[in-house]
Amino acid sequence: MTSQDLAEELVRNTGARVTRPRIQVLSTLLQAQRALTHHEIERRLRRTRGIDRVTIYRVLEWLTRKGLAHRVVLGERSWRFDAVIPQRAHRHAHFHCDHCGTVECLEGVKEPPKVRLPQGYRGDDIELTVKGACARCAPQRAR
Amino acid sequence: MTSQDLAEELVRNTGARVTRPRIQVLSTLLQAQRALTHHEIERRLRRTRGIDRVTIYRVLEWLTRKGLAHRVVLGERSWRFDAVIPQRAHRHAHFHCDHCGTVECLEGVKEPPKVRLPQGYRGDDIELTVKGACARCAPQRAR
DNA sequence: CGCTAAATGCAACTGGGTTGCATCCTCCCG
DNA sequence: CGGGAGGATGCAACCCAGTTGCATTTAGCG
Repeated sequence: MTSQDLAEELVRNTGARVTRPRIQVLSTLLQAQRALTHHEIERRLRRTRGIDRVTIYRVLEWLTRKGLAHRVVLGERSWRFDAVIPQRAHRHAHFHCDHCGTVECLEGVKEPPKVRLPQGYRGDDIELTVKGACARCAPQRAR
Repeated sequence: MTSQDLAEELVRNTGARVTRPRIQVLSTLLQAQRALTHHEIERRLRRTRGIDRVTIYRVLEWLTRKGLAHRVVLGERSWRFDAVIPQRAHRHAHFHCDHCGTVECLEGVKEPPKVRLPQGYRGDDIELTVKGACARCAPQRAR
């Protein structure tokens, strides 16, 4: 099954309209296997079909609301998004290379620590980001 | 010891120049006891003395490089900063209320989970953010 | 097929953060 | 204690990720 087909199915399952921008954007995220910035998504789509900047922003927001994408927040100026396949969803952390700026999903993360919240607080989500240097960058930069 | 005096001492200990903006900004962070946005800092300083927007940005960047402040990244458009007192430094997580947007430091966090990094990667820092609703907001909003 | 509400495209805008450069001020050295 | 040098500041202009308003298109229903 191509990521295109998978994307279409996932969009269809939400019950909302199945449109080309939604499929294309989700498909791009599925192919990437890592978190992409809006800019990266735009570049990849530009190559194939012209989809408006604003539409991409709106689709990403919609995907996030529907739980099909996850907004990843790092120390950059921009946000990143990665695809979430509902059945295979699992909590994972992200790795951010301070040197080359790439972001990757980290597998093999144990359950995050039970953080004790003050009385009356409700925790809905936990974000865990490791920052450092990736394999390509670590050797060159002693830190 | 006032936060003003403490700020001055901390700045002096870096060996770099002791200037009014550096002391004022750090002092503001020390007083706040929570992570502030640039805008919040600016407002608090405006009340007392006029320090330029850009200078605040540069001081914050400098404080972060010197390890006297910590840049906290959340899902907002802007960044937040909190003061770090070297001797008392301790790893702590942050709580972000999705409803009212305030950010607080969470105490009592165990050592974060040992995340297994791929071969050749180097982890320098871990950021842990819990998102949810704070005590003031949780009751009103069922989620 | 035709309608309607939802989604898209386009243009203009917002605002957090940055850059370039002239001026100021800390602090070192005599 | 009085320069002098260069690091820090202030100001103006800028950049760019993300947003808003509105006219146009289109998915999907009857």
